[in-house]
Amino acid sequence: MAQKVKLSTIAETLGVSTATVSLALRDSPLVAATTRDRIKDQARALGYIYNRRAASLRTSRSGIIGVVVHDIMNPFYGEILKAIESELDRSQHTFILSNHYDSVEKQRNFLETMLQLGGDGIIISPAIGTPPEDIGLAEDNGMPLVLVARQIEGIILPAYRGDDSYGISLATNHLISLGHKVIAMIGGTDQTSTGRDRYQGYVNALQKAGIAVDPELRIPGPRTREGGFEAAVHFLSLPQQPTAAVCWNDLVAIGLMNGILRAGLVPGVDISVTGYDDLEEAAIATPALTTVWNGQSEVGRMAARALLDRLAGSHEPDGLHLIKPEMRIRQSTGPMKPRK
Amino acid sequence: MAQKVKLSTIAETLGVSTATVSLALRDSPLVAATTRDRIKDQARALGYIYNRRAASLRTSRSGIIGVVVHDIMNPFYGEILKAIESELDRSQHTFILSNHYDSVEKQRNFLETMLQLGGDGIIISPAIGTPPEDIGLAEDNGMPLVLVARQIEGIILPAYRGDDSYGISLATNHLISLGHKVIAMIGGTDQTSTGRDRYQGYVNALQKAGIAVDPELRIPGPRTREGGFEAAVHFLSLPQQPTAAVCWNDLVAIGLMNGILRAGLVPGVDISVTGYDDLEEAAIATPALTTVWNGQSEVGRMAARALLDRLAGSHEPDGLHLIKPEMRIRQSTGPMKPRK
DNA sequence: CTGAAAGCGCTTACAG
DNA sequence: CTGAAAGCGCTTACAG
Repeated sequence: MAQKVKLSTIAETLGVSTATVSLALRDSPLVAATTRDRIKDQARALGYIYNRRAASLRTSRSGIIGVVVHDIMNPFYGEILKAIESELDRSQHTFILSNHYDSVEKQRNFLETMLQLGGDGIIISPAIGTPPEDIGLAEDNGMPLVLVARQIEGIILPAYRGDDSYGISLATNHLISLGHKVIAMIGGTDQTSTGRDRYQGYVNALQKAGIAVDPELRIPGPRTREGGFEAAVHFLSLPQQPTAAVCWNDLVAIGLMNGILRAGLVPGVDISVTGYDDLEEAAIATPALTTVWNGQSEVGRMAARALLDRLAGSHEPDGLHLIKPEMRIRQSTGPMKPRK
Repeated sequence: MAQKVKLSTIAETLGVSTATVSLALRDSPLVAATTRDRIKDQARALGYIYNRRAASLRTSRSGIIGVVVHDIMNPFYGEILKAIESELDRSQHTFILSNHYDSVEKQRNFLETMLQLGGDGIIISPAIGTPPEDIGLAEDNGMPLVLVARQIEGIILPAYRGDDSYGISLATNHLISLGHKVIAMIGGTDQTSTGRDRYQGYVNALQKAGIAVDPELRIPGPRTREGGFEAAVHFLSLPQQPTAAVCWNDLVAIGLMNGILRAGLVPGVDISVTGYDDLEEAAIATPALTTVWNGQSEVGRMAARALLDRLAGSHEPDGLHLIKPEMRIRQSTGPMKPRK
């Protein structure tokens, strides 16, 4: 590889100053058009590579935006990330992605790396148990933050997510309207704000319909296909014999349906199942999954937009922005049929 | 936010030089233990944040490794990425992830960004149609590259992937051994080396068994659940009435099985289906998917390892490293049963 | 074991 | 419209 080409190389070969080259490459109107073109041609001819580290050291803007979520392999986050990516792409930002797998330490490492790299901002779906100090560290160093999908108690920041309590009550009400009375809630945890909100939405809907809430019908567990699949045995052996299940999300619902099928029962006929999120695969599951649209693409798009606006100087009011979920009725739910 | 704390702040408040602070923070044996401890305590007390841009400008090492694949939402790449992540994590590297969605332009943008940021290396699963010049640009600027999952014609670089031809022939032979004679191949493209290898493996297996190859039985298409789902109609209406399908990957197989179920047929009984990759969800599909383990975690781990070794100075020979695929027989395949 | 000084490659007032 | 000079915050020979 030849000698490294830098601004000064272009400046010297052309007999102009580095200041002029710098301005010309960024299309400054301060540089005459003919000078600018000569400079740009030369930059191309020499194979010049702009050194963003040097520029960023000088300007203290890096063009880097960090995004950290629980697990990018979960399509729920995947759909959010896709929306963030397309929004950041068009504004020339580089984004650095990371999973925290709900490890507060891994998340802290990420936040520190972003500070060290001089990131312009962070979009975060915080790990369970995130201490407010970790967020404080980022804020004290002037790092703008936007929350997606989850919140942190006692922290005021712009936050974008679905209205979980309302969304789950939609699913629960749908099952109640089909005549179901023994309705289990499968998967997830009550350790997050999301978890508490979802459980509350389920409880509210039951109570409003005059159905007693039985804590044994709450089966927490991993928020994955495997989690739903493995919950099936427990679910099918509950003494109260539920005829329907409200699942934490589509993955759990798809896993549960597979488990139900393996046991020789037919989801949507023998047992009604609802999902949550309306992932792309919900519509092509068998049976097609009745679920609740949770606005992933909206969440991602709006969060990215909010961060970019803030970087551009506008100061939106902080606070929670709730996306209104919507019911998507398909074939995995049907009229109540008593279990034999 | 208070005045920015830098190396010189620590140096001044302690009455030592920045050189000493710099060395102390990096645990250099050149600094006396007591001095080192005083400096580290002070750094902590002041809330010092190491500026990696400045350090990297000076050392021309950034600790950043770029990873670009077709689509991180595809669990095949997800499993590779997970392995890369855990390998890079332990060596204190930051990784920047990107999708190219098979857009050569988006991929070129990513490569350029990595050059501008002074990335230490790149792991890439190249976009279809990647021109050798794009790779050359990175190489000319001294950027180490490692390929995963795909190759580029005429480019010699370390590459890690499964042996596609062999793997698909395993699946095809399995179906042949069950008595199937009309076997379709569903999904994917023949525009990649992977695609050509897989088709070749299928053709080889058929020919070795004395079965004529019928091009109509090749139904290319998207490598997604949706792709498989939508191919079901075409597949079921083929005039030759195939009794089995070799699918491009597990996603296509799962989609195809759903489509077959919707048509009232039972995968594994009426029609045998094989996947490819052995994703986590293959085992819990209904029926559980017979597939070929494609070593994603091995590919990711080895590629990351190779890059890190190279950064550490060792010079492994370039070239292709093939992972040997293995058959995983489950319930989605069974003895041939003529279609009525 | 510690310090003074140069330099990584940009951008930004400032002067002309 | 263009140039000379300082400085962003580190690290690295070099000297002592």
